[in-house]
This record gives sequence, structure tokens and C-alpha cells, in this order.
Amino acid sequence: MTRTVANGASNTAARIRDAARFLFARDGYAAVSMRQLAAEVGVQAGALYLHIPDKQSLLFDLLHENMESLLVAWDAEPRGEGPVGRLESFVRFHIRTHLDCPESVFLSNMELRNLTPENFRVIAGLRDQYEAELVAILQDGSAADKMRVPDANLAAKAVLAMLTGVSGWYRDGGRLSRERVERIYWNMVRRAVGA
Amino acid sequence: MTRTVANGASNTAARIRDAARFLFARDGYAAVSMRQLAAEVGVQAGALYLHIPDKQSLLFDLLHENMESLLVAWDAEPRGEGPVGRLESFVRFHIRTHLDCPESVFLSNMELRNLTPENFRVIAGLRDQYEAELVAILQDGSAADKMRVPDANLAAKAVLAMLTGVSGWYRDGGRLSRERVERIYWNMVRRAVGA
DNA sequence: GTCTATACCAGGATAGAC
DNA sequence: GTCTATCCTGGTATAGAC
Repeated sequence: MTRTVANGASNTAARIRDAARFLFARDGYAAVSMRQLAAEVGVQAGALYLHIPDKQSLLFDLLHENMESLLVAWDAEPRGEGPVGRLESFVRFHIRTHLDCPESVFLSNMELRNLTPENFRVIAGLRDQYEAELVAILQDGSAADKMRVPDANLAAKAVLAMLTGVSGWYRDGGRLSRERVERIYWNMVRRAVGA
Repeated sequence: MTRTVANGASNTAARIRDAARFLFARDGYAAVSMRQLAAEVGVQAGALYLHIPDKQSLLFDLLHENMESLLVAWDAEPRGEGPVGRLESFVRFHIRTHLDCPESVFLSNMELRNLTPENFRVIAGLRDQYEAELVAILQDGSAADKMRVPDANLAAKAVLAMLTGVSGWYRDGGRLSRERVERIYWNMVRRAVGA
């Protein structure tokens, strides 16, 4: 029979990453000690170093995985027709994925400053790639006279800030359903860019 | 003759606050040591404790002052006429003040999690007060049929996230003037809320 | 009011037994 | 693969001289 889970080693590695994602998101990278992290995983501090080279690599790997999977997921996302359709797809995709893993999103937004300069450049590059997707949509929409954006770069930043903010307050089971949140945000974005 | 500056003691206290604002904003509260802070001020670590009780109080004081002065400044801000005029005033006020002290803004947005629970409640209360100002404007505008916002609380959060984001990328002397940035954002907000 | 010196504890990371 | 024990550095905060 085939195994559906990995062996003990990589399982612990995965648990370390999960615990780190949770703790870093809640308390901040700098505020979480390796001892705390080990306790959360249920091992001793020294055992962590069998699975990760150091704390910085752990943060980098988490952020790197976040951005890569975001880009891959967007690449696989079905797009609407025309610039406006693609914009709606982007807005709904962004909100949906950000509500699906709020911890990862929070990490990616808060912990960039704790990356070493080299690691920062890598992650920032991936972020720029993602942002460029939105910029392209806005430029296409503008060129086709389907949107009114005097500055696509500025508009992209404004839209992304607005959308990303949703993971800061949305709670499942709250007053608003996800579909309703997606729809309201989409309406705001649509009007904001004059579509 | 009257003195326009305080004595040596409170001057050092002010320099500590300035240095803390700078370093906390750049590296994060948890990542900045009291030794670093002292070096930035130009004194030895022990001397800091003549002016502040501890590190946590320093953070709290900075955030508290930020929020208080924000609320006071908004209170003194001339308002436009009607809900739409007030919304424009709010948008421009928010952008202007946030570009005036980007470090303070960044601090207030990033370091809430490093406050003790009691301190957090105080700051969060002040933030809520500020947000309530925007909610009220949107509700008034909606009631008077001058705006279309299905949910004023959600819309306020969306608008605030969008506006606050500006301090993350705007640089004086860059491609866009402040006035132009204010105008573009105002147009986006205006249309987003259907005004 | 500031300095030097230091107490005391916690940080990241490693070594060696099992 | 994990544990215990430990190294070394650096953290916050205080004491006492000047």
C-alpha cells in the first residue's frame, strides 16, 4: 500500500512550520523564542535544528512558500472575460485566498522587515510579481476605456491595501458571509476604478 | 526672557522618544534593544531609566500620543459641507497626517501586538474612536442618499486600509506630488462609496 | 543626570549520550 | 530523532560612584 503521509522526520518538520506560522503570526517573529516554538511542537529546543538550519531560514521558507503558492494559485485561477472580468476574478481570488489562510497573509505582511537583506529581496520580488498582475489588468482596462485609472501603479497599491485589510477583521461565522464580503468589496473596487 | 525649550532632563526624554520612534518603526519593537536605543540617543543604557519606567511604557506612550494627537487634529480640522464634503475632508486629512509622520503611523499599525493587554485596550479604544468618525460620515451619507454603502462598518474598514496604505510607499520628492496623491485617492474613495 | 559595572535571565545554537 | 546539558551572547533593569 502507498503511504499518504510522510515519514516521522518530515512530519516533525511540517509540525515545526505549522507551529512557527501560528506563533510568528500571533506574537511576531522577533518575540517568539526557539524554546517557545519547541514547546508548541512538543520537542526540546535542540531538536528543532535537526529540521531547520536556523530561525531566519524558517521565516524565509514560510514567506517564500506563501508567495509561491499565491502566484501558482492565481496562475491556475479561471479568469473572467475582458479586463473587468479579470479584475473581478483577481478581487475575489485575493479575498478568498487571504481568508483561507489569514495567518500566512498576516506573516507575509508583517514580517518582511525581519528578513535578511538577501532574503528580503527574494520575497519582495515575488510580491512585485503579484502586484504586477493587478497593474497589468488595470492598464489593459484603462487602454480599452473600460476603466478610469489615472495611475495604474497607484491604483493597484490602493486596491491591494484595501483587499488585504479584510483578513485583519473578518472572522468566519461573523455577521457577514464570505460571498457577501467578496461582493461588497468587488463593488467598491469596481466603482473605485471606474469600471 | 522666556525659554522656548524645556530643561536638560525633559530634553533627553524627548530625544529618547524620538530615537525610539525611529528605531521601533525601522526594526520593530521586539527587535530593538535598550542598548541600541541608548546608543542612538548617545547615552548609556542605564541612563534611559531616569526618563522612562521601562520599555513597554515607552511603546505605549508613543502610540498613545499618536492616537491622541490624531484625534485632536481631526477635531480641529475644518470640515466640508454635507456628508460628501466631510468625507473629502476626512480622506485628505488622513492622507496628509499620515504622510507627515509616516514613522508614527507605521508604529501604530505594526506594534499593537506588542502592547500588554491593558495597554492594548486603551489604544484600540482610541483607534475605534477614530474609525467611528468615518463610520458616522458614511452612515450620514447613506441616510441622506448621497452615498451607496451597503455596510458602513465594512466600508470604513476598507477605506481606512486603502488610505493608510499610502504611507507604505509614498516618498516625498517622488513621481507624484502630495496634492496629486490626495486627489487620486479622494476620487477612488468617492466613487467606491458611490458619492 | 550620567557613567561604569553588574545582576539576573533568556536568547540562539551546538555537543554528546541514548 | 530526540533529549539533556551547556556555550556564549545579549536582553532588561538596577546599584553606586561621580
